[in-house]
Amino acid sequence: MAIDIGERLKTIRKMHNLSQRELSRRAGVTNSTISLIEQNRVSPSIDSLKKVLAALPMSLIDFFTMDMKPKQDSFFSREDLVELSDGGSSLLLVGATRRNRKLRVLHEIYAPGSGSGENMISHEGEESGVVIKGTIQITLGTEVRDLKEGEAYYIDSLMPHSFRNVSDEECQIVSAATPPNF
Amino acid sequence: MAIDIGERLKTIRKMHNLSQRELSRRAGVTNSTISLIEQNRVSPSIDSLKKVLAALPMSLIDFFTMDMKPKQDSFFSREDLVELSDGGSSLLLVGATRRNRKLRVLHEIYAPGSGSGENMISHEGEESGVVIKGTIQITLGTEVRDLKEGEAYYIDSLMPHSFRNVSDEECQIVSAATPPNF
DNA sequence: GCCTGGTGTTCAATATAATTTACAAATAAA
DNA sequence: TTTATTTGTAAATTATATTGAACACCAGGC
Repeated sequence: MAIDIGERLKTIRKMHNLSQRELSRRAGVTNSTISLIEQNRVSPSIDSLKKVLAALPMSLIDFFTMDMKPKQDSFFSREDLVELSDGGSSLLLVGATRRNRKLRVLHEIYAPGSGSGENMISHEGEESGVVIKGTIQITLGTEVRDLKEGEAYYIDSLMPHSFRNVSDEECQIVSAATPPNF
Repeated sequence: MAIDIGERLKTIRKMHNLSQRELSRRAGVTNSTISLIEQNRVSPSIDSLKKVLAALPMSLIDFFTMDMKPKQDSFFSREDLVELSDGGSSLLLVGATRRNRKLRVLHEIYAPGSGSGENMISHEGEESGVVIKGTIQITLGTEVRDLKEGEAYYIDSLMPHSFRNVSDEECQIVSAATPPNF
């Protein structure tokens, strides 16, 4: 089961909503190069592949390591959460239906108008979070969604994503990133 | 800190004690290709790199993922083992001084004359074991070592290795492989 | 000494990847 | 509709990776 480099690149490019020309412009190669690679009509040099991936941005390691997982749920309502007991505390588990989870949880606070930055983030791994106060606007690929208190997300970090608090009150979320350190 | 493909390939090739010509013959490319790649005078095509790595054998993923760790101890005497208590049982931890361990332990039995096969094994990850009965001969790169009852090993799986029971009595070892499943 | 077989490197010729330029289909605006 | 823009693809050219055949070097045997 050799990896299909062309199809893989095409998938990643579309995740970023980039055309062959736009990606080639950012990568410093020609659109023909992208086209030929995606059709598997050439075996790109490491140089070229590295240039293309750097424009996404993505490392060679991530490119070869990433496994194309079947699409799973990205958003969860409160009733989709599973409650775990942990000593005296109680944890709400997000994405319990997803297999092979490997996450670490964080607590983040967003002031009104703040966000995760201009550009979308994309990297190998998984990322999840819960809104515990206020409202957060999440952009996932082309999909934009407002999550309110008690709602949650669970996405593949490869899908470009960004956060922004477009409301006028403070927003807090509990987020998790892979790989887990506890 | 871009990865030095040439140097990396050279290192792996030498771990297998292969000449450029021998590797090129197995990979189905010419010795010149190997030479130029190792000198970073060309950027190999994915096709070529894949062919070369397949002859080791090694996957593209492992090639780009592997981190060149500083050399650590490969062999341990009995007094180098750390004893762990686990309920009613007692575990002897091998390579306690090594950081970021991630192992799974097994129990293997070797009849006289048997071994792990002709060719040396090489893959990303770590591997460790303890001799609990008899004597095992371990070949690690060019180094050959006889381990007796109570002695142990902890090696990078990337370093080509093989086991063989050259004695006339049964040999048992407790081995461990990465990644861990418990 | 002179051989023989091994090593890694270099260079001209060849095979292939990347570019340049062009084309046709789809989309949007006038 | 017509015009302009953007999309992905294709052919010819250019650039580069790979090959094939040398080369110099080294170790061991005669």
